[in-house]
Amino acid sequence: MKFANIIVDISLEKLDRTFQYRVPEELQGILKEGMQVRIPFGNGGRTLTGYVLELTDTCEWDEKKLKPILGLAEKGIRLEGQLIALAAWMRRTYGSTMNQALKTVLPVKKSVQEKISRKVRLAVTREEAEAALAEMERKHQTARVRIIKALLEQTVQDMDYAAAQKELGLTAATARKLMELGLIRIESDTIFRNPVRPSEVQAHPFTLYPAQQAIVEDVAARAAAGDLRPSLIHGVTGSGKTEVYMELIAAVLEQGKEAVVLIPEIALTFQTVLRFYRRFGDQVSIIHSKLSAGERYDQFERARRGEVKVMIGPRSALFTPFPRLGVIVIDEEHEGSYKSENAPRYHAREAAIERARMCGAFVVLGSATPSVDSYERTKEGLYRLYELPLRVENRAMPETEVVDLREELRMGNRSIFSARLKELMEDRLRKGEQIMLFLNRRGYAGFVSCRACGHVIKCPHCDVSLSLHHGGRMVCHYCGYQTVQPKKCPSCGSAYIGAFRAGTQQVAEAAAKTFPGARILRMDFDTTRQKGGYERILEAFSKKQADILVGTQMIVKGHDFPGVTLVGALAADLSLYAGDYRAAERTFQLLVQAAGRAGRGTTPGTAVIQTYSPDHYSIETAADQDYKAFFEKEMAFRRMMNYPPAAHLMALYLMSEDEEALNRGAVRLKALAMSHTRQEIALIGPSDAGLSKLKDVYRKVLYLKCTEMNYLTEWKGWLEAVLPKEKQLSTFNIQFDMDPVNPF
DNA sequence: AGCACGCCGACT
DNA sequence: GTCGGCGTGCTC
Repeated sequence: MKFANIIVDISLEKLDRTFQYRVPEELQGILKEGMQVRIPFGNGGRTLTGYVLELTDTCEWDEKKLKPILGLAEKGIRLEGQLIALAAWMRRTYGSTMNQALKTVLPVKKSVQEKISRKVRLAVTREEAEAALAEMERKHQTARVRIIKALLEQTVQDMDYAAAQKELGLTAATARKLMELGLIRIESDTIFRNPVRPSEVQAHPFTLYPAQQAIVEDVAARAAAGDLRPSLIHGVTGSGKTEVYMELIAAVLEQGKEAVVLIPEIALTFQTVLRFYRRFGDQVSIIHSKLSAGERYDQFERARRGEVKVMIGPRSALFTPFPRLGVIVIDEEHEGSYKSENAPRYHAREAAIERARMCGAFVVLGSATPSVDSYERTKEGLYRLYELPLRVENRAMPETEVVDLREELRMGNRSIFSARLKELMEDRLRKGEQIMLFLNRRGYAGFVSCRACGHVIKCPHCDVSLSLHHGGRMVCHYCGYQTVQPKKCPSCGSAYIGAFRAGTQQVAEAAAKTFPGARILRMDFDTTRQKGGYERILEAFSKKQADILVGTQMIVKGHDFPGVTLVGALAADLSLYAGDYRAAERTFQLLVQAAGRAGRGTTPGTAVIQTYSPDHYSIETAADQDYKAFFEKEMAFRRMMNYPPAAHLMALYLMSEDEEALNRGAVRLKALAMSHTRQEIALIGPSDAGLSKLKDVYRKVLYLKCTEMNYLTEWKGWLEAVLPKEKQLSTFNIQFDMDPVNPF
């Protein structure tokens, strides 16, 4: 192999193409695809790192002009060829540069564990700078004057380098000259994050129930017969899915292959990880987002060398460089955290299926409340469905009661707790049993609803709830439709209409007031901020150091508290009207998972769902714990509105700090989109994003809807090609999101 | 990103 | 004419 196609590792993604280099004698036979190398680049003779994407004998360029590879990069980071192919697939499917895709798949992920920000500041006193400024003004050095003036005008000491580039047109040449003159300094900060330590190991006896055994045997038989379709295990909470995963993994390990287990977030399923440790001992390793670059690299290196056979972690564990990957398990496959929030915005489920396809592995998905997308695929025959409808040891499913909050209001009860919930709480406190209060707050903006009749103001075009923005405007996040907030309920005329807002703090305070003497713990984003915050609160609650645990969705996911016999979902509507098409699905999932927390021990449990919309199908079906009924209703809605999985929805996110420019850009992008669209594609928007401004960056979104994924991918490719030529659009950040899961 | 090249206004 | 800044385009 005489030549190598190399992608240059430059932080700016403008260089999204490969360059060809000569492979020198000393690297013949040593150089492999995926290796990181040192290469000369540009006229200045500077040396950069790059990744070998391909080795070839054909020269696509003037052979005399080819430069040689200088050598291997010091760490000699090596990416499996298969992972390069996966990166290429991700780039194509989800839209990003090859560099971004490679960095997602790479063992060391710069963007996560290391954050560098560059600052510009004056290196001289104000007086000296002013003197220099006068001199420069005399010489008409416009660019330098612009920068120095800006630095003198601002009150803070330093200025963000990226901001200076954007707003002041600071170029590298000007910065260099000013540095040479000693007028400014460029400083960079590096922030590292700390690791957490693993846990102890114990032996553990193991037997499967017949229902579990049947699944294991069938999946194994199908895999042996070459049927590698993904399997979806729909098993109620407490039905023993984890044992099934472990048995399947054990079989794969026996064949000398390896396994990847994806879980939503390490801290949330610590108990699960412990079970894997007990079963497989030190063949198991964990990676998570808090590992440092070195630790993460070491974990992947151990996996490559075969010291580790089972890798557990969040979605990035998917890129573990196992040489003979046999199975990928995705637990809680419906979880939104499997969708990446950065380009490429890949879905770990789809990426896992693609990786498995490449290496002949099989994929096992599991959930008590499968995503509508996955369940629909079992109906289409693309995935194989397995069911575990009963809890192990035939433990009872929790009893569920729905409380109509409109009724409570009519009875004069305006507190957070309904009469029924209060009564049950008193009962549990008397018996010394534990209670979980769950507030499913989600999304960014509040929706507007009537407290008297439960009516929710919806978009007349999109069938999602309108979100309340500042100044009493109600906005649809899909089409941009706007209207003012009514004073009276349009349905019943009541004046009790407004945005629904409540926090865990208010709930904890109300609980303390209503039940004096009860020991209350609160768990939400604020109280878990500090390191180990999660573990501390969960441990305290499991040791029965508290009677009531108040929290957001994080308390309902994956924890087993045998002492809990009552779960209260305080306002189911909070997630129901989040303003995106997946709101009903998320609500159903949250309510079922919450109810599943009750009665995990031997005493049966009760779940109380408080809502203003007791007739909404997601609440009715959650109360009945009837997944199939929910699925049918939800799928009918998706089909009617052409939302995924009935069709594909591609979002284009536009971001800019300049609101005016963004508005103009959005109009231009729409025009551009229309110029190449086809009949099958529906264009929606542009409209404000759900979070229309984040950290001073304005956000807009344009949607493309189409039943054919191929058409959207093709359209995306076209836009990616023409975008660099668009002057008006080149200044802001544009990202693609195929089949978005989480509100933007 | 960083470097060369070439255009264009200002100064001797 | 020359000097030097600033925008543009290219990098195997």
